[in-house]
Amino acid sequence: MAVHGPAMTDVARLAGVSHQTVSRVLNGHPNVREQTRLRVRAAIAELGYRPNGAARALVTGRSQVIGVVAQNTTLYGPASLLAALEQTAAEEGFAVSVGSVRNLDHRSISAAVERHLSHRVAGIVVIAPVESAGEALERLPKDVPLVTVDGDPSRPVPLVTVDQVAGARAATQHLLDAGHRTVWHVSGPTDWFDSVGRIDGWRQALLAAGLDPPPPMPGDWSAASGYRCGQMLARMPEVTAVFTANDHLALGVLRALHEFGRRVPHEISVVGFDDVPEAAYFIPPLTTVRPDFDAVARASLQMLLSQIESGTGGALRQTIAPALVARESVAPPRR
Amino acid sequence: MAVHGPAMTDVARLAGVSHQTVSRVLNGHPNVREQTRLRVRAAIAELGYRPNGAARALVTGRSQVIGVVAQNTTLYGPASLLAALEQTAAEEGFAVSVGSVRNLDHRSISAAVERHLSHRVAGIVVIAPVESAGEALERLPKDVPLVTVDGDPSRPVPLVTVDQVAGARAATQHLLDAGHRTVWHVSGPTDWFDSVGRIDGWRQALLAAGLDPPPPMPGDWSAASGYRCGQMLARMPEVTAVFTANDHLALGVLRALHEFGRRVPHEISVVGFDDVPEAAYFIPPLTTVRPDFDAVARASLQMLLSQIESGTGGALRQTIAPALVARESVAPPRR
DNA sequence: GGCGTCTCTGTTAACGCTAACAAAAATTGG
DNA sequence: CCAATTTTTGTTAGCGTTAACAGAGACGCC
Repeated sequence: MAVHGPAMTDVARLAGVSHQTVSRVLNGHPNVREQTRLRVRAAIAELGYRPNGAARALVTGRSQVIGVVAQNTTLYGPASLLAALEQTAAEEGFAVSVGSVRNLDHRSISAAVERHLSHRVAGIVVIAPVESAGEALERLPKDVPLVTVDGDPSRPVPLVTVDQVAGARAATQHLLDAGHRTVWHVSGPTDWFDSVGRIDGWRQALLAAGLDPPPPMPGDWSAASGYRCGQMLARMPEVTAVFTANDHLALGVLRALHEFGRRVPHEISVVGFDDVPEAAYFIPPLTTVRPDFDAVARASLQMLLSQIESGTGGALRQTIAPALVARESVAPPRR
Repeated sequence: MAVHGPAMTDVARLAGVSHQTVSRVLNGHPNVREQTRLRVRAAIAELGYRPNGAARALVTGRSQVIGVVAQNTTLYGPASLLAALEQTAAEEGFAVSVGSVRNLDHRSISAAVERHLSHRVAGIVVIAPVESAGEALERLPKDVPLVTVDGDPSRPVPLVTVDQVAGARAATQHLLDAGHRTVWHVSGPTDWFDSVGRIDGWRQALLAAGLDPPPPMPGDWSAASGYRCGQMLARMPEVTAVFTANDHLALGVLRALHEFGRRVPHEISVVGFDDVPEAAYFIPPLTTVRPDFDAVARASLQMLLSQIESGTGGALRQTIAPALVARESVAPPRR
């Protein structure tokens, strides 16, 4: 099938120039007479010519495609990030190829990266929030532009990350400022750096206030696990403030508290993380921390492009500060 | 940068064969001696050779990439669909390139498709839930394999779609079966086919029961718009049952009803659509309709692949039936 | 034992583009 | 107005792969 479209030579013939001149026009080469340029443009338009990316990639050794490796692109965070990356990349003239993986283990990541490499992507963004992903990245060819997002801060790889620690600290501090004597935490899976960072920030805030952090309750990002933790929290009369590692956990907690008749925020205050669009419509509206996914996407793409252009594989690092969004799920404790 | 990796000829030299034999091994051509095959395999492994997709795409005229055009990949539906497509495609050895667009107007869609075509994708999946997208698709080159998802049922383009009508009918019928005298509807944006289908199904169920459908209240998929509609519904004492076009609208409605002290499901029953993972943790747990995104992805990919292989551009059509998920947000009306 | 047939392997020519160089045309300066 | 320069255009040679064909053995059969 596929009656192949016109090629550069067809355009050249129609415009009465050599194919190389067409190439020059296409690539914005300076030394082309204005009149020629227009003639070529007209021919391109008339034929509906579309440059062949494969041929270009073959000869330049590099396509205008950026590969993204991510795990669960259904989760709000990854999905937002992916969408933002795609937008930003498109503005720079790059397409985005997704290689999502079921598990973030060494083998899966490597396989996904391999797939991208075999397509000769210009660079790769790995959304690598867990430990095992880091290992995979260490064995990667060093000559491929690479940026990790929300990955391991301790590895010598270019990294863009939401400042989880600062966000969690702000959330916890917000609760302390409201007058709470301590803050409990429902965490994400502990093999995610995001979780670790948020636990850290929460702990830091408590320690700075001279408080002894209670044991964090481990969740798995899902509302279901939040619900389970919430059932336990509801039974503990001393609990007046909870910080959850994301908004969906918070939703589960809210639901459990509601079921147990513990009113939010009158008896217990809750703060989430992510600011999913629905958070403002939880019962009650959820105070949360909003990471700026657009900023993360912009930063990582910029970092990647500078690697692509310069050819140097610097180990930069950039941190995006999140913002606290205060809503009605926080109030002073009853005395 | 990028010390280019080994090429086929390097493998050939090491294995002591011609590059063509390497190509044959790679493509699983039958007439290769077992011994030779092994030698080539060994050489490939030793050099860490990776076939160059660009070169292959150039000569075959077709890459192992499928382009997906979608609008808002942050929404739960599109995100799930995209993830499922990616998974399925990966199993078939295809990569997925995303071309998300800000608006689903004619120009944006065409531009996204153009981008994909210039990369010589093997086929294109367009998640085209609005009218204007259909127009764009009509002007597309006919020789490129194309499948639309949740698009216009009236256009002669291969289409896979969730059976919105059946889902909405089931939701509405479920409420009628519970004893409600009528069912109100908070719809999605009326230029989405999904919305239109859901309105249709709702209306059909009411008409079949000999009821006069009340005017649907237009939302925009967001919890915010659901909240606004919910505020109105809360003030109408005759309302006992509401079907919303998605779960986020339902969340907004639930919140508004809660604020007005109208208890769900005791005073008002609510049914949503989508079964987002959090729906089971709304207050109360939301009865909803679950579309099978995996099935949609599988069907569309299969349809696309058969077009790619056969070369024929048939105008098939496939409908995926959604399932009602009963939870606690529905109860008989108080009398 | 020679000849057709099959199986395996090699050779050559594209695919459509860019890079490097070569040639032609236009421009400048004396 | 001619040589020296600069600008513009053309020519050629790959990039790494597959496809088409050609050649070399191995094998069977009369």
